[in-house]
Amino acid sequence: MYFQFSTCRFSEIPFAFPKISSIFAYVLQVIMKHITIKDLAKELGVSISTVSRALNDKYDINPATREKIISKAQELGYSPNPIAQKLQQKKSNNIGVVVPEFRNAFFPDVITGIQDIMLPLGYQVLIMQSNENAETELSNVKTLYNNMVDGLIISFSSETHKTSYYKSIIDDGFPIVQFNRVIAKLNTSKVLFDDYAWAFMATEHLILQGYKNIIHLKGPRHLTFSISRAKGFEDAMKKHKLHTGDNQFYDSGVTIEDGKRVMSELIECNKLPDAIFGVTDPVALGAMIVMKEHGIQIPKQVGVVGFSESRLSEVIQPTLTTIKQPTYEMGQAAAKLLIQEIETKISIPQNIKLSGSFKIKQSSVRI
Amino acid sequence: MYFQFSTCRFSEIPFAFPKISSIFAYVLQVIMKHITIKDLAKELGVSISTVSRALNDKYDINPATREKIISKAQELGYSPNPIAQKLQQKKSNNIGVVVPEFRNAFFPDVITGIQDIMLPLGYQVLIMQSNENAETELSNVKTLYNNMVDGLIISFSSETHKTSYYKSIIDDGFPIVQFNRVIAKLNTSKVLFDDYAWAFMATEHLILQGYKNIIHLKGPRHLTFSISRAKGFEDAMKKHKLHTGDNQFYDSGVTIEDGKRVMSELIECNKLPDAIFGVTDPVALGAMIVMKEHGIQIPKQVGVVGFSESRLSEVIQPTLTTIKQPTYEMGQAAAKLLIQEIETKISIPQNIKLSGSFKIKQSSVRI
DNA sequence: ATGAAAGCGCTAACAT
DNA sequence: ATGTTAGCGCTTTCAT
Repeated sequence: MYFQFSTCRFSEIPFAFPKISSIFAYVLQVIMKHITIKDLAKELGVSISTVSRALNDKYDINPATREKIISKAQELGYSPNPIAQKLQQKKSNNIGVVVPEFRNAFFPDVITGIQDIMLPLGYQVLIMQSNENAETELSNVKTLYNNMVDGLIISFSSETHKTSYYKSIIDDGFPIVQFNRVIAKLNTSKVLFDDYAWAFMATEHLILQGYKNIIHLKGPRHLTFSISRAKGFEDAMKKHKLHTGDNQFYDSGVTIEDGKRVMSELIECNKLPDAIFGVTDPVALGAMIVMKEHGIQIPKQVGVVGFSESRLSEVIQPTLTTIKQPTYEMGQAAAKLLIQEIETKISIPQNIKLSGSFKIKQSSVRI
Repeated sequence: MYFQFSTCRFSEIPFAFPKISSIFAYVLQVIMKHITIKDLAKELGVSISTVSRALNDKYDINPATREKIISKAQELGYSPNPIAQKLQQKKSNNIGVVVPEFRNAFFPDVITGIQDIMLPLGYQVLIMQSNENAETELSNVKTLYNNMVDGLIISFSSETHKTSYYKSIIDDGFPIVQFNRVIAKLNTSKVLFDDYAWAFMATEHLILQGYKNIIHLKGPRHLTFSISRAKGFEDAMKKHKLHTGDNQFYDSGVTIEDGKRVMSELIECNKLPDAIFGVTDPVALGAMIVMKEHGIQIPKQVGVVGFSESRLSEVIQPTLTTIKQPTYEMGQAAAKLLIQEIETKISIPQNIKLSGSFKIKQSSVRI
């Protein structure tokens, strides 16, 4: 550290000029650090409780004094100290949101949905990013919890295994809503997409286009959505009596790089399938990029279907057939559930399953 | 509201079974809401100040008692209440980050850079999203400020005009670092990209490819980066004696939709240029998508260069020539500046300009 | 080396 | 209708 002065250069200025013109007086209030109810009380010659009552619009208050106090508060630029309020009331009107990442459009869209419900109701939304790291995630949740957010909306990282802390705060009555990446055994409300049904539909679409040797690029194995999508794929294949051995499943991940990696391996091993169902759009896109580099024609040689989570599908050529999830609505639903739990103070865990839509584009349609 | 019970179902359980086996005892601590130093003091028969001293590793404390207290704290799962600490100390070890959006990769990448500096130093990062809305932005900053974050890293929305609040807290000594979308007159450290130089280079690249009637799709007019990029474009054009009247500039924005809109207008008015320099990748992409729909060949008929802020450039066909900004490093730089200001308690506003790289792809290279 | 007590800004029960 | 007071959990003098 280069500098040894420890005082703020500006903080003393107001006190150096106790009485100046009214223009300066205005500047002073703005600069002055945090007016408190005590200041208001002293200024007006009333007690702090009177001020508190006025500010909180309580019953036992003379309308005249209330007006006086409120206008004074306005004049001095008073705003309540939420820290003190929280310490006292154990309610912050903040809610926390923890997501694994927001590099794809999926989580940002959900968050926007959450905000659009929360902000009008007077809640602020604090967002943290776990970077797909279980440890960071835990410390995020602890920070939020210790800072007394009134509730939490979370989508777990793909690495989360230890759930004891989450379980303890949930049992303690702390309102949590899980979405998208949920941990089944945690007893909270969950907002989900019907991954199974839509994966089934996507697979069946490929089958009906005449593709036979269809493979699935699987997501992380302990995330419910991965499991559901894989199951939907498998059941659709079975329904149409197509082969569903281990050779139809490839562990990938959720990113473009994952898709590229798996596809490169497949091509190298001469295992090119007829069609690919990617667990996410980025995975499907990664596979497409590699195939294009190898001159493999899509959808003529290989059909591709992805699964939302991205805006990339609109941009790639050929455009990617995909399932569109109602991301914004998921956020809204999660927010509503959380608000309900916060304001009724009672937890009735429920699962909400939202429906989506199927966007058939070029990548899966043989002409 | 359907439910009238107002008590939490679980919170009473511990007290219903005061003495049980040690296994249950363990469960109880976990469930019990917030052990305080008072609890520890009572439990050990010492005063709260002794406990506080032990926990904070102060000088005046008997090592033996300290050990006793610390191990008891561990045993009971004590963790300090940061709200109370903040109220007392005015230091939270949280910092706030406010960005206009995180639907593109740009801001998320910066935030990751910020986190990678902050987390190891014991700071938590609270993120808020202004949705490009000046009002939301202001209320975000107020929330963060009132919740006593130790400092703020911000990139302003494209609509921000009123700066009086920001000015007041800055003058008050509150540490702020601006990046990317900065407001020049706010006297804080700024982390910037050398937009001018790189815009100049991008434009010159197009000129050297033989394009002559080059237009610039401009960003929001009061953001410094828009201004710098437009100036870089203009100066490069002038250097090569190319026309730089109003017809070379089109107000767009920052999104794909903006690019589409402007390009559609240009085509409709029969004003197709030789080449386009988009203020951001999404804008350039939007223009490309519309041109492709109209059968206009890129780069043969029209060359295109974008400006980072997206991962889309890798996916579109033809791949998009673009400037790559050091997003992650910007985050790191901003975080370091902020830490320095927080920990020295002194503000020496400085501008840091980072350099980038030029990714020449298909969209701008005539064969 | 330890305890008692004040105080951070606020709300709410208790007085008047 | 208003004032007095206790207390939220913590740190920090000030006594002892």
